Amino acid sequence: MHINISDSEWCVMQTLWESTGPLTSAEIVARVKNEKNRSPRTIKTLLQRLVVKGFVNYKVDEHDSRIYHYSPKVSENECIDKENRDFVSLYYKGDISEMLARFIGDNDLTGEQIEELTALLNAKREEAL
Amino acid sequence: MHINISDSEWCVMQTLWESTGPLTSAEIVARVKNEKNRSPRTIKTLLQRLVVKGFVNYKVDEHDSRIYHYSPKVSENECIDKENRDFVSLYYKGDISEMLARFIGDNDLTGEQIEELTALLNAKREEAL
DNA sequence: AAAAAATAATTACATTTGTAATCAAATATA
DNA sequence: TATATTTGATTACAAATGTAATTATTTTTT
Repeated sequence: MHINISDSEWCVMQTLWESTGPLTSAEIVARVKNEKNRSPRTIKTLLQRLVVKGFVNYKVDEHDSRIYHYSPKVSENECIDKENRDFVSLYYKGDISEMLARFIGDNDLTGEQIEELTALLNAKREEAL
Repeated sequence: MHINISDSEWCVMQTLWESTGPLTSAEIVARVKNEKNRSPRTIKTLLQRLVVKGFVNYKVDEHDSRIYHYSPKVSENECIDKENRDFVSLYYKGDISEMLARFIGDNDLTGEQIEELTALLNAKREEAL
């Protein structure tokens, strides 16, 4: 089968990626963005599963052997890349340009954002020559 | 709970959306893009579930009461909109611009695609004034 | 009319996911 | 030292998902 980070698990990864160093489970529970009001037990289960799935590492605390210090084993970049590919593949048959056009057409963008994206496209244009 | 079109079910919806008129289950089985080699039974189960979930309608054939003519009950547009929102929300904390920047930066685009997207952004710029 | 074929409905079943409680072991506290 | 607390490990359980077989019913064919 194809091991994957589930949507709920993603929030835990987010917390780990946002941290500069390893975090204990208590710290993770405290920091996880939890608008769905999950119980601390639930967050810990998600963390456990991420360890089992191989997306998270831990080191046992030197003084208190009960306490683990967790850190991500995979980079946010590679994970987002994968999600991006899956998304475009399923919903846009792999046509990135169509997807981009749709998002640009459907959403409000600030002037600043428009300039930034235009600049990016200009860079692409140069690069394509 | 929150009724949703699953990834596998999405392929069936795709087939229905691509068709100009209603399709029988046999036609759907024949047309579904099936790179995962699902059995016809599986496709039919997915179709059934879409009916139960309320995403697909059917009309019984006038001559053969066993044959149903299926059609989508929801538009591709609204469904993609929903998936788009969920995607940006989960993986980009709702920041569409960041998502767009990432996709533009990470992927190859043809000159034509670049021009098209630039034109879209220009239209946005006008509109923002 | 009986048999064969087709088709939707029902049932099956393992895996994943969301959500959490209980258990066991280690540490801190009384 | 006995007890309370903390924390990871294990177990629980319903719903969703992927995948498919079996059943029942209706036509078609012989």
